Amino acid sequence: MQAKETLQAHIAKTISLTNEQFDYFFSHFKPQSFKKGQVIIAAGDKVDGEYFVLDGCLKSFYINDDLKMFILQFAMPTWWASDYNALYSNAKATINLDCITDAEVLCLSNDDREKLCNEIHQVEHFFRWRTNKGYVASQKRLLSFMNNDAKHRYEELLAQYPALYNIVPKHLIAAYLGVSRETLSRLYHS
Amino acid sequence: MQAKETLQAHIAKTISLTNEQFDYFFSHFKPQSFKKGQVIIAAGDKVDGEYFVLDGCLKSFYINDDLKMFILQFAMPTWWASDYNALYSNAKATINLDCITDAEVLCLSNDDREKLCNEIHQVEHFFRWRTNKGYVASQKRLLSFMNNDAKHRYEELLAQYPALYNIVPKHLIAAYLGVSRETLSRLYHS
DNA sequence: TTTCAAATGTGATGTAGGTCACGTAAGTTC
DNA sequence: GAACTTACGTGACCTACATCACATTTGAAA
Repeated sequence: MQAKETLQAHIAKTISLTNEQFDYFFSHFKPQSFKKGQVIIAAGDKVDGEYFVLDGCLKSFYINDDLKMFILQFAMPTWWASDYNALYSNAKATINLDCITDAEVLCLSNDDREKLCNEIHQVEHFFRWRTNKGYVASQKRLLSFMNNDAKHRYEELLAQYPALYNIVPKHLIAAYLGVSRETLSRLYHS
Repeated sequence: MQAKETLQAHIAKTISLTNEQFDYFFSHFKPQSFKKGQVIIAAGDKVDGEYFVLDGCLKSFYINDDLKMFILQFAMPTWWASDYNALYSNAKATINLDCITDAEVLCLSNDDREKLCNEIHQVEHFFRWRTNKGYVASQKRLLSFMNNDAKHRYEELLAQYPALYNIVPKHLIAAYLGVSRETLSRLYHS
């Protein structure tokens, strides 16, 4: 599927725009191609926009003072990713975003999103619902963190995103689950 | 401050409504009073709306199969609380909401919020930003969970909400931090 | 095809925090 | 004020997981 159709199908799940409106909406997105390992946002950068994934897999992650990596999100096709804290508050990035595989994305700048939200009520509705869902998912993950042990969280993750198992190296899965790669290795060899 | 002015001041931080618009907006909120310990939403309930806190302190929490409590949020004045997963997807509550102290709240039903968002573009903007901020805060808490030990998280919490220390019993603080009450007790006696 | 780096497996050992058990203190209710 | 309940403190012990060290496998690059 082409970029435009992919985004249109995604949007159409939440709102209905006329073709004219959608063309206008779409005209604000910049297609970008990245190679495996390429960095899209690095901590310290000014964050210019957010990214809608068409193809491939991104990860957003935090690196602490001990250089330990914590993965916030794996972004698969039709997912959105950015450093939203930095983006919304116009601050420097504290979160990194890079490519686990080669990737095709559409980039939407913060200014353009706000402009579009302002011009087209339905678009604001779309972005409200996108964040609503993200918020609920984030709370669920937090609860799972407090409630469940690593093995449980591992099985939960694979049940929800079986595709990850083949695409993503195990040490990144560990960094998402918040356990060491050694512990993760022991978990599924028993 | 009266209920109306409190909500108006809160809203005005994000959007500007005419007095007429705000009166209309406000007319959809139902004032409710609760006593300390009273339950607002219990797991299994149908969730009818969300709650804007005027006075007092609520907690939203999950109880697992072992009857262990995990606190998602302490809701102080001008905070919003509900079981948003249930509310947005019209499902039965899995999260509980009750009163740590006597409380005054304004209740807004899901239907009315959606109606208001639809009728007044600015209102949709307000709720988009409210969730945006909630999402970012939730991600930060998740990161803190993965990154920091209990002592660090305890100090972080008190630095951010010093008021909690006096209002909220320690075992609830522990349930927010995701540690046992015994461990929390040992943390601040050393 | 060789070479090097990244990813993974696995043993030994350390530790933060859980659980259990029991105590005291402080509010609540009658 | 007595009787209860709820909050809090603290010792003894246990467990999930981290860390370190090193071996092995896989994959990319040259």
